Amino acid sequence: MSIVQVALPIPMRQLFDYLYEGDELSPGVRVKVPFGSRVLVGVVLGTVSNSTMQAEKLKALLEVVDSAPVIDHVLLKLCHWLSSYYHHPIGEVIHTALPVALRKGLSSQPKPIPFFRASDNDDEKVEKLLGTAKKQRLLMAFLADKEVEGSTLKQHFSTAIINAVLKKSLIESIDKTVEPDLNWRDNLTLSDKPRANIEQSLAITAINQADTGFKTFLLEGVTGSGKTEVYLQGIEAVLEQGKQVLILVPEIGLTPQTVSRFKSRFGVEVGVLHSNLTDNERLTVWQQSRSGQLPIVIGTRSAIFTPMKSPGMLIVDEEHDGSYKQQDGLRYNARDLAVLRAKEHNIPLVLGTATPSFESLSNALNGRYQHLLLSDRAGNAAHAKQNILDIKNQPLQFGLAQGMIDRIEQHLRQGSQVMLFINRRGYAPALLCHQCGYVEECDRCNSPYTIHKQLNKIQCHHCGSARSIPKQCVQCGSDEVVPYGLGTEQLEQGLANLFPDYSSVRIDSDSARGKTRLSELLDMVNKNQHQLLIGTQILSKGHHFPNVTLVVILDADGALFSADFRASEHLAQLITQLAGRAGRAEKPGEMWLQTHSPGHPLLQDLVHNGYGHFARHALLERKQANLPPFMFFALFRAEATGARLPHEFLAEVSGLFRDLAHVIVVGPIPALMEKRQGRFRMQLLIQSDNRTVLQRALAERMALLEQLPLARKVRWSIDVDPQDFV
DNA sequence: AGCACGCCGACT
DNA sequence: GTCGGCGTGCTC
Repeated sequence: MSIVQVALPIPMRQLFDYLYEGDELSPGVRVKVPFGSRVLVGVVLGTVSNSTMQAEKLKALLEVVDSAPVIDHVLLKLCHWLSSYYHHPIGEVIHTALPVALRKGLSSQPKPIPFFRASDNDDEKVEKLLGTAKKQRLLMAFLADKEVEGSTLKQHFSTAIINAVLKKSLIESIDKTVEPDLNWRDNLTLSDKPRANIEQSLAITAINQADTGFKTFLLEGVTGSGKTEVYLQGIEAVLEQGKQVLILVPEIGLTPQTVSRFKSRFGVEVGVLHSNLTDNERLTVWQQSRSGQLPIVIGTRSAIFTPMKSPGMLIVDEEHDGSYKQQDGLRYNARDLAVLRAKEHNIPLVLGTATPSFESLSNALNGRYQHLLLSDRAGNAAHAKQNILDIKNQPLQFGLAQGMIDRIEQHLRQGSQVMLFINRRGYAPALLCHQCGYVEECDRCNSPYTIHKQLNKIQCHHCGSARSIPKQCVQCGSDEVVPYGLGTEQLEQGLANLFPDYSSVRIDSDSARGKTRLSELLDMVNKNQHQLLIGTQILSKGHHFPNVTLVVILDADGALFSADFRASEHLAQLITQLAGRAGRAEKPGEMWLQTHSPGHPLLQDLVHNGYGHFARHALLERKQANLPPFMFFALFRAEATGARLPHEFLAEVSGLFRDLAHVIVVGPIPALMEKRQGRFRMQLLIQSDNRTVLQRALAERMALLEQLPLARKVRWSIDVDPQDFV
């Protein structure tokens, strides 16, 4: 009789002990246990000879689910790290690290696949039963000397034929567990590859030399400089050794083109993990990666938890992208976790981007990461030239200055496409009464409604609530309620007026809703069915538009004066990413930023010296201002239906952190969005110039904090290394 | 997190 | 008379 310690998907910072008779269970094995009045699936983390609990209170395990761990020791170690670094209960960490199908307790073994084979019949009987059925004869011949997978057979014969022969008992169906095919290494095609330029070669060589152990590379390559080619040639040697590669990509950066590029280069299967998969599809990729039959797995954030039989390299593409940070529950950053994972496996990690996050850039500059630079656009394509347009005091039509309208016209006349960026979807960001100035607001979020003319609705972008567009002002009754400000929908209409001879298309999360809609829209653009391309953030991610020669950012001002210190970093990344979408060798692009602050140092630096220079300079400013990555943050958030309790709770929390050397406490202060979805939101910032000091302070106080009576009355969370302060 | 237990308002 | 509101406490 032994006692196993089990991690359960419960927000409690502890393990639960259960009695168990049998061979010792390895950590990482799932078990079913009684918990209160229900049955939960948990994961064994250890075995002990006596429990801190009174023996009579212990219950016995109900069932051992796995014969072998579903979480290997490296992933378990990472889970422990996540739990302690992000101060999140271990049971919930393990829960997030598992595919949904396994959380439910389903088998981790691949399902048997149905096969067909000829039954054991004497020839005479077969002859008789087949009669004149020609197709059935063909099928029998097909199965004459082999067993065939059901799906293969169905490619050759209709279900009707198969069923007919089955009914005559001439063939039979058997379920077979297929041994994973681990021979992809023999079938690798390494032939055709483009010749790398000098910078690419240097990068590839550096990466290949590291294949003996852990090392992190920051591959800083301007858009179009051929980062993907560096990945491809960088992983070649890894695959040749029969080792696997895991590639992380941002949420909307995972295109079929990316996947097929890896597939076709090496002629092997590529496992793909993204949010549109069913639980079973995810489980299949998980199994195939674990068994080693997938040489390459590409996936979004949670793919970092994919087990690998023989890991050889990790790649995080577009490492600066915010979607690597999970914004609820376990608030981990998959890019940072990738560093840890590569270290544990002792394999190299490549972080690639055109616009490095300040964190990674800082690590590259201080030598922790090896910095690889790609500054040439492959094929000699010129960079889009960036320009600033002062729109102070200028009349605007649909947000465009006259000079810009003329310029757009010029580009269109030359047969080029023009891309217009505005970071607001909908028709207009507010509905304003012209008589009394009243702005219609969502009362759950205290934030103006966005007008969606197409839907004939006003909608709150923070909680999704919507209603029909009011005809009258609710405050003064005037019927002069007018849209205020500009959104993508209105811009689309405006452009139709300004340029009636050209067709425009809008690409935002409204118009690109649906599984394949985005790629359809992008296809139409690249087939030149539309000349004017209007869109939001979506446009900045990973798609290239060779025929676009002019990129216009309608309003660069919003982020210049934001309360969030990271807004300028994100704006610079956005501008640079957008500039990289346009042009090609024979058709160089230009980019124009409309602004009321043409002299703003950020814009000046970015436009004249490029992202690399801007980022290095801004990094110095961060250092002087004691901001990340030179200062370490942990943010407590609390919300409730009233403002009082969150404030009181965080005030008590702040008391726990007072008067600590090297720890600064800011708050409680209202969140940037004080009210959201009907809840009042407060936050408390704990910071330190020393990560270890901050971590220790948090670790020592979490248990106390949880005991506070108010902790049960408000919804609260802790966010280590917060990405934003919304 | 769920779920049970428990003590006070408007309904078959 | 009961159904059900959500406060509080517990889960090995």
